[in-house]
Amino acid sequence: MKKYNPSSIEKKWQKYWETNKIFKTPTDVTKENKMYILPQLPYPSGFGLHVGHAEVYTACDIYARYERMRGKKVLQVIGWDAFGLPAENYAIKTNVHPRKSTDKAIDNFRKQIKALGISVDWDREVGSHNPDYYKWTQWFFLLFYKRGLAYRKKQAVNWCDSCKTVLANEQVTSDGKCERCETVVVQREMEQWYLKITEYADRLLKDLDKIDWPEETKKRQRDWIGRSEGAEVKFKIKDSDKEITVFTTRPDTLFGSTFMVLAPESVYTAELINKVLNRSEVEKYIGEAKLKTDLDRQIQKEKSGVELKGVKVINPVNGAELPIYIADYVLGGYGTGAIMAVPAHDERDFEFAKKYGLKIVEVLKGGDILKEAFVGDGELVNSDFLNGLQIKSATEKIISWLEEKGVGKRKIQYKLRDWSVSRQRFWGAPIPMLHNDELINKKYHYVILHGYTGTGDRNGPAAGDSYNWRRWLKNKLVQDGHTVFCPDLPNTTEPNIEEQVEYILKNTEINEETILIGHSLGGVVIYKLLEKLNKKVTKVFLVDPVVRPEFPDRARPAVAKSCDWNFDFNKIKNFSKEFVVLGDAEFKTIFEKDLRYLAQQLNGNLVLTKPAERHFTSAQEPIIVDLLEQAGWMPVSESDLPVILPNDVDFKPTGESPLNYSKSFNKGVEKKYGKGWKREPDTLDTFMCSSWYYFRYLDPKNDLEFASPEALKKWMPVDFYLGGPEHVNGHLLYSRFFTKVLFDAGYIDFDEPFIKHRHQGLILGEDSRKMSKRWGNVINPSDVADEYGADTMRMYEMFMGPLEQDKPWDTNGVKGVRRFIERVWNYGVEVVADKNTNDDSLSIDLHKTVKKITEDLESMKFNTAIAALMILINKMYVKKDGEGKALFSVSDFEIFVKLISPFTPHIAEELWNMLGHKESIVFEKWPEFDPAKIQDKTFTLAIQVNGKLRDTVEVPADISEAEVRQKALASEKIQKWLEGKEPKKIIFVKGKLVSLVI
RNA sequence: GGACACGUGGCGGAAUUGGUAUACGCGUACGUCUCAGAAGCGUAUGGGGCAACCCGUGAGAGUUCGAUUCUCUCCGUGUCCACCA
Repeated sequence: MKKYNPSSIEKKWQKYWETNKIFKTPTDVTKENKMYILPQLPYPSGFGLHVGHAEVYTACDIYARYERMRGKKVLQVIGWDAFGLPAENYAIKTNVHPRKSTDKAIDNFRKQIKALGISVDWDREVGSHNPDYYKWTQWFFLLFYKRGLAYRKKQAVNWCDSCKTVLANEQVTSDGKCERCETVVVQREMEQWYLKITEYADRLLKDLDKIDWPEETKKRQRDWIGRSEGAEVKFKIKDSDKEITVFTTRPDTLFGSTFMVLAPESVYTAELINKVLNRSEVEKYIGEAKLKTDLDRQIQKEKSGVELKGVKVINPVNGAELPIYIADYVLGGYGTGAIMAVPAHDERDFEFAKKYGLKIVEVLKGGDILKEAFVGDGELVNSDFLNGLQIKSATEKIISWLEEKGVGKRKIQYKLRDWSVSRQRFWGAPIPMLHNDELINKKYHYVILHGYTGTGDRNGPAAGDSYNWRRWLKNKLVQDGHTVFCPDLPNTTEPNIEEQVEYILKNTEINEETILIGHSLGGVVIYKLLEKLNKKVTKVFLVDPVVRPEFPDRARPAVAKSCDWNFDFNKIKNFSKEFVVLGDAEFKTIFEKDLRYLAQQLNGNLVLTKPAERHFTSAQEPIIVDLLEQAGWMPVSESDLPVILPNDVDFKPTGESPLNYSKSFNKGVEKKYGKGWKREPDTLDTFMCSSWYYFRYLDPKNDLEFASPEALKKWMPVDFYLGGPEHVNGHLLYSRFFTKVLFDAGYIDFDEPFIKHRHQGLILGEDSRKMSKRWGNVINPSDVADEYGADTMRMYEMFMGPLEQDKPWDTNGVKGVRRFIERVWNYGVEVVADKNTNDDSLSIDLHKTVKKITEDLESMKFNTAIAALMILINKMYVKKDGEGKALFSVSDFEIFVKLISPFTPHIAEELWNMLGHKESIVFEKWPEFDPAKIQDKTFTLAIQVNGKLRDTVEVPADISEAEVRQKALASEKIQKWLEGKEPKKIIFVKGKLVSLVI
């Protein structure tokens, strides 16, 4: 008998598939027949393919091969997430260039994947480290930049002193260590590029409802985004016209607030510090807090803090004077970095109050305050006009009250932070930005102009300095060493623009070093000012500016009369080097056509965003600072992409970006962009590379676009995506973010990239521990494939258990699968030799198996599908009576070969070929089952007495209830249980059982 | 500390609109083949009992004619999050 020899069969068919380009992506594709199957992008590690990789590729491949046979046009590609730290660390150690070691690792991976018979279109392979790929990663960065979604910010960041780089929150372990090298992460102030993912928080949250992902995964993303509803409340600082804004989810407990706590990083500290009596003590505490890592600031540690002596805030509801503390249990990055403490109803505040002997006022009655009712659902007491209300109605009432009095408002807060994408490393895509240090460090004279204040609008600038971002911005600018003129203009209720311009000219000097900022009608003041001045300024920054007198609020006739409105923008545009128009992307106050018209007339940059508050009237509008801080920065022009990663660098990490040491990196930059301009030396987080790779697979050689609109339309979104659960709050969130930005920019017509997503489980070592060199339990998939065959390797991994579950490796299990495959082989050889055999009795079982396997493949239950195949083969051997073995007819055996082909494609091709077929089995039609054939003529009826099985009897399939009843009562065993009694009740389940109740 | 998931033979696991628990594979035992072993093949295999039968899906309770499946409490394991006001 011909012996099963996997290594020769497998090599033969792999070669056949490759030379005939069997898995070339089809072109005759429609929305209905397309099937985009995506295995997660691997990092090509120097250690080669892992059994976990094999699991992902095999599962996707089985699905892909099945869908092909169902007539679907399948797109399946593999690429490489090739940038990243391990290659660079290896370079530091060995001085081998990362490109060299990475390409070598890729060659190895590719070979290993091919040896598993994975059916991908290798002509579309991409690597994120290739310039024709990272050109588009850089293009994406510029797209974000253009849309106001990329900005620089100085912030305390997670810093790994061993890797000498910044880490994203997702890359820091729960005990505050670097994910890669386990060094304790410290906080360090650095200026970084950020992507404004927070602007998409609500959509990232809401759209989870429309995708087919594991529920747990969606929940984890929801928690990560962390939406909470509450209110912002403004507390006036005593003996000052300034205030502190806090965020709270429990405004109903406002009467119980007895002190205020600021985060050590709080921006308010700077404003207060001059008045503080114990300044040195406070500064010492802040200094110490800054040194602490998140690890040190974790819970269960005792609360610590320091009072700002000599300053108080006033509780807006009852005028109570509250002390202010700085404590590191309040986080600087969440909310406003300040809280109102309600010790009676918040565990943390309670702990703090107890330690520092602070007042505790109970405002919620019901239950034991200190144990149960931190949250509780009691009714309000000690709360004046809220007394007697339940939490929910009290919350509504207090928010209305706050809004009416202009001391607070409803607010939705997210936990999600913006995404830091700068890395001080070499092996990544260079950030396509240029900077000019002279311009960055240059000090300017800022003139900040408010708008119309005539309606008494509490949220408008009417309240003078208090209510919008002007004062906040002024403080920041002054801190940075600029000079600022931020006047309350005369006659703001009946504005006369000419008069206001005169006032400005009289009170400050405007020249080439001036930056003009105008909000709303302040924009009009600027137009007039520039006309009158007839001089150039550095920059004009217009925030939701009024363009025409028919300002939407018709109740403001004063606006129309404020000036003549005959502006010659064509002339005005010459009076500034740069114009920026910032508008509300929802055009709630200033219309889209006006903003676009203005930006176009002034040849300015239009940035649309979601303001913190309608018409940019919030006390803090971070986008304004973000945009201003971009002075001295300029994007590389698109036609100059890619910014090539140079070769002449020293890899040694110094904390500075290695690209700073390249001589060639900045070659020609000044010539092209002007004196003083240099390239940004940082590289992009590799998560940016992997956030859009599934688009590139569609059109990998396109040099003009990241992918053509036709290709995008044809193939996206991804129909099935398989990847690890570790990427839930990183890669998967970022990919959704990228897709939504592309959607908003009009490149695509869908806003979720992955329709159906599943996770694979972890494959553990034979000792049930995670595979690791440390335990010596690592299984190399290529070794297994070499010893037992790729078909065995594939089928075993799928047979181990459910795809999404963690499961330990078992070499004996591998042998069992190999035994099964050998039986299939031997059986096939017999069928081929004895073509006359025709045993119809197997047909029923075969058709049942077709049904079972089709259903299991649809729901990715590969383990039970394989069990069904085993059962079928076993049946054939059981049929053996005497010497004769039951054999399928040739046509039935062909069906069987089709059924196993997605799992074990090589042996399937070989058997198919032995059966006389010249064409590959890959595009054969998937077998259909005949529902009539699988209809059993009889079934085993279970007879229960009081729910317990007492007898079974073989009965016709279409047996009636009356007959069943008769059969049941006739059974000897049952009669014994009935003891002559009549059953009280008889329950009949069709096709299954009958249950007698006595 | 919180959220979620999970808990079935010696092991990986099957079975849920509530309906014959342990499919399939591994392991084990015995048999067959062999000079012998390995491999292969065959039979058996949840526990107790000679048997009728009884007990069994982490523990306890509940709903039901009937619960691995639904509800509650508890125990254990795993994963993720971690002072988010």
